[in-house]
Amino acid sequence: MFDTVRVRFAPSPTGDLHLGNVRTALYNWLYARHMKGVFILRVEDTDKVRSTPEYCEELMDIMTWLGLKWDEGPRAGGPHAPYKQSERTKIYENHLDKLKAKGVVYPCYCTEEELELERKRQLGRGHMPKYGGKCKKLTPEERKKLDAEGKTSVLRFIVPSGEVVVQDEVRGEVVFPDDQIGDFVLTRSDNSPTYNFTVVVDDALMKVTHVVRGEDHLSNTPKQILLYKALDYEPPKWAHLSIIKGPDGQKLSKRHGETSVESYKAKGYLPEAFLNYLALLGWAPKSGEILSLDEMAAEFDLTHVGKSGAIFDPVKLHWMGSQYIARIPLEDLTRAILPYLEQAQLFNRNQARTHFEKLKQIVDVVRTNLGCFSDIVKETFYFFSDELHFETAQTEEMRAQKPLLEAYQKAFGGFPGDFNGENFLKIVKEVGKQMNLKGKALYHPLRLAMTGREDGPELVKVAPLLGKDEIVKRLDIWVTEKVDS
RNA sequence: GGCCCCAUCGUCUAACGGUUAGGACGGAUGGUUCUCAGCCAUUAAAUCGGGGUUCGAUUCCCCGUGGGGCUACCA
Repeated sequence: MFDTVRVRFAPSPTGDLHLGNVRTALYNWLYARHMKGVFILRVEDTDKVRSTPEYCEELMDIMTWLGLKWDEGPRAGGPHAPYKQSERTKIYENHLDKLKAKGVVYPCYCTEEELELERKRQLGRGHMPKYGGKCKKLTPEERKKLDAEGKTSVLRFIVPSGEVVVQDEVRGEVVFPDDQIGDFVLTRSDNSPTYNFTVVVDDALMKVTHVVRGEDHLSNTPKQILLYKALDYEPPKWAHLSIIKGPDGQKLSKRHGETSVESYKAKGYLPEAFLNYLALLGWAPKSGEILSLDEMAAEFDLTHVGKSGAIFDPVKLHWMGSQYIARIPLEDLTRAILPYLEQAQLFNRNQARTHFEKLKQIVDVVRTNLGCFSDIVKETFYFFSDELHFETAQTEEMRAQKPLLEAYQKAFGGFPGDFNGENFLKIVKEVGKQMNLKGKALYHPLRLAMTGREDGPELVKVAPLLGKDEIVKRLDIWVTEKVDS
């Protein structure tokens, strides 16, 4: 009765790990941790055409990076190994024999064209397409004859009549009416088993107690329940998670931009922040929105998972990222962003060795604007490069402000020695008095000239880091009009 | 088309029949003895429509509408 909870995440290695899958993995992981149960990773690579070993390795690397450790699975091993479906063919064959012995399967010789035609006809009549069972009626002699002719066949499962009820932990009772399910395929013409068959066998054998997966599998569930019964296994509990949608409300896909975890990893999002944000898509912790994996696990509960599909919001993810970055000690943060500056060819390791303190100060000044490490590039570009780009409107503004910029240049240029923030402020104030300007009118042109940006940290902090000479140099461009418009 | 799921601020969500419908992101406004960003404060912003059930519905039921998923020898 009080068996340990066993859940699994069962992705197909057919591409980069998708955002939606990660949330599914996370919820499984959280539930396992919360229940002090077991989290299994199983690789569903029965689609020989699309699955690759590379994706499989990548998938496990990414799971590891995320910090979602699996208790059983490839690399980890476990009592129900192997955990890759491609290595379990013998097991599926045995189970197929069991079904054959029970007489609940039959070979189907229908061609793809025939099936397509049937489907179209049913659609035209306003019915749900399902296999009509033509080959079920074949006599043993007819089958023998077709086999002899070299006709390929698939194996179909005889779906018993009667409605199927799915007891879903997040959705409640979902009833699938009678006669909706056609006899479905268990093994393809090359004898390889299909998804609906392998999941059931594996989940049953691996003693999975709760199947937590995406809502897109809900309509598969009745078929699987039927298979559990045919194989004399006890079905697990089900929990179907709503789908994560793109900004247009449709299922999140490539055309929405970044949908793979890899891309967020590459951008330099912290896995903790990323998972924290994802966790909030369909679940609301009581103790506030920012919490660690352990804290999440402590309160996670399947029955409090929302039913409606959530739209993925990169803006809030960015905010979440910034919350986590804010907690990183400056020294560590500086080391973390270095590879991104290097990649952008703004700063390299050698420079960092001699100018680490300075780099730290630059990072400190912009750190609150970072949602991910790669943001460092756009936030600090102007510290490392004077190749600033200006919009037409900005160029015009600068031209109009030439007298002001000239005054700045003279004031900064005339300042003896290097300066600090305090001196900078004094100079700006003086120029302001001299030109009779203040506020935005006084600062904005200077900001543009110094940084090429409309926004950024306080100029008082930027100035000493840029250095007096550099500021004078950047002002000079405008004073002498060496600008191409 | 059929089957299934879903429906609270723009977005993520809370409120397990009784609340001034709460929080977060984003927005707006103000403050930070002159800039934008940041930070702090304040603020606007929602129960899809129609019927029931009930003393009372965001909450339960039905219908409609809208959105989504599935409809494979993919998972």
